[in-house]
Amino acid sequence: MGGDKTAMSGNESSGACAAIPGAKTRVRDRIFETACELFYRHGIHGVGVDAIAAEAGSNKMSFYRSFASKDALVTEYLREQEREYWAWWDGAVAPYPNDPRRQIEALFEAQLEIAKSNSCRGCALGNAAAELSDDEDELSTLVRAYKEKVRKRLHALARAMGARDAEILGDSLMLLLDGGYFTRLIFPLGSGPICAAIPAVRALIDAHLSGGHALPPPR
Amino acid sequence: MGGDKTAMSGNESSGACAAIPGAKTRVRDRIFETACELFYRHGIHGVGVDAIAAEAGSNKMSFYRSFASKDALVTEYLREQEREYWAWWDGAVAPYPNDPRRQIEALFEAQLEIAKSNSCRGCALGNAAAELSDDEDELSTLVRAYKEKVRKRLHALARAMGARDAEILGDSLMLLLDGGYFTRLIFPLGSGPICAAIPAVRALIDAHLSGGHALPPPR
DNA sequence: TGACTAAGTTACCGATCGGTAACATTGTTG
DNA sequence: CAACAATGTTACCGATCGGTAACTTAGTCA
Repeated sequence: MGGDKTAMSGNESSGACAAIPGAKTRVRDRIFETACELFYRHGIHGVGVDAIAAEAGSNKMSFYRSFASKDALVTEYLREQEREYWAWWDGAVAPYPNDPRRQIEALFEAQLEIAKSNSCRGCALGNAAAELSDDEDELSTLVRAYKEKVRKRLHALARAMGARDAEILGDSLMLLLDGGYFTRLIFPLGSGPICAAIPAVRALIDAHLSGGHALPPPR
Repeated sequence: MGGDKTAMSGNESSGACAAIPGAKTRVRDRIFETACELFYRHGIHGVGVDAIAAEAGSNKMSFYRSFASKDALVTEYLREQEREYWAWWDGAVAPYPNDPRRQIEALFEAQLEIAKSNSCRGCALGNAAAELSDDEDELSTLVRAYKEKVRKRLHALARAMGARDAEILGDSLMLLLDGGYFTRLIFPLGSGPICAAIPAVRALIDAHLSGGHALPPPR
């Protein structure tokens, strides 16, 4: 989710940009930051490089001195979003080491917290997937890898929790997580179905931990 | 929004389409059908009217004889998608009148069935919301109304089921539903997290029906 | 036959798209 | 100061965008 942008300090620049340790904000960074915001708000196809450069107080020529193409910028945007996402995930989970159940709950609590921001428009990577065409392979491959990593992490947490069927529980949690992101696109602030995520998470975990009813028979 | 184009030939009533088997398909219908497919596959912003007309075996001029603008076409596309969605919903639910629990299960079973088609790219309305900018108000208002109707229906089903907290249960189901649509964008065929939807639905309903733990809304 | 209509065809418009060339300006550093 | 790198400015390119005008073709029906 696109919230707050940390000014990605340790930046690897390509080619022409020699490393100067000065803390001054490079045009490249300003442009990139602006691009991230605009892509998140208006969608990737809905923002042109001219608009990005202008919004960053620069111009198209300076844009192309820092980025090989719009496509390269988009790729970097998605990578950055993923980087921030894992940082957010790790931060949310960190206070509860060796307590997978509490970690999952903390994750959804953190999601709800972000969802309350009025700048929230759900999952940047997921939204990108929704507007990407079939032929934009490189991008959707990137998003797919990210989503698969989310899934694996949830599986691992469910397994560490000792769930009876960790795959099912992990997948169920992923549905709740992504459902929260998806509905947040439509429902404003804290009034949407995402408010039910945490009770649902608890109920599902309970159902998978307590030795009550076995998994429902296959239809 | 200019809907003044009265050229909406008489086939508006649902049954009239299949009436005349030998009738040649009108250009308008061919174009509209093609547009729906292309919008769904490549996104609304990713398809131009020229491509639509060409794919329909026609040309741009004929397109503008039938549609006032691309925007009008998009609006009609979203309306049609919603119409089809409710028809699908009602069809899935019809075999189980007065059995809200079975209806909900049938709904998710039908969703899973559709998700297995390789042409499935999740929820057309929801995807549109993901790529719509903030300033495209008319469209997102349409999507919002649709999503709110989904939510209300799920609330009603949960209430009819006698759930302890019908709002929470309905919202939880909506998260699962939309999570299924969202993840289906990324995960192919029947291998994604959506396979966990039905077990999750059953577990959640069980938790809300059996006299377990109360769920105070975490306002 | 003639009138009407639906549709195809070609050419065009202004705006915007991603992307580039050439030149002017600034700020830092030796 | 001069050298140099980073950035701003203007103008331009070909392609595509949504949208329109004018003309032609073909089918239908009286």
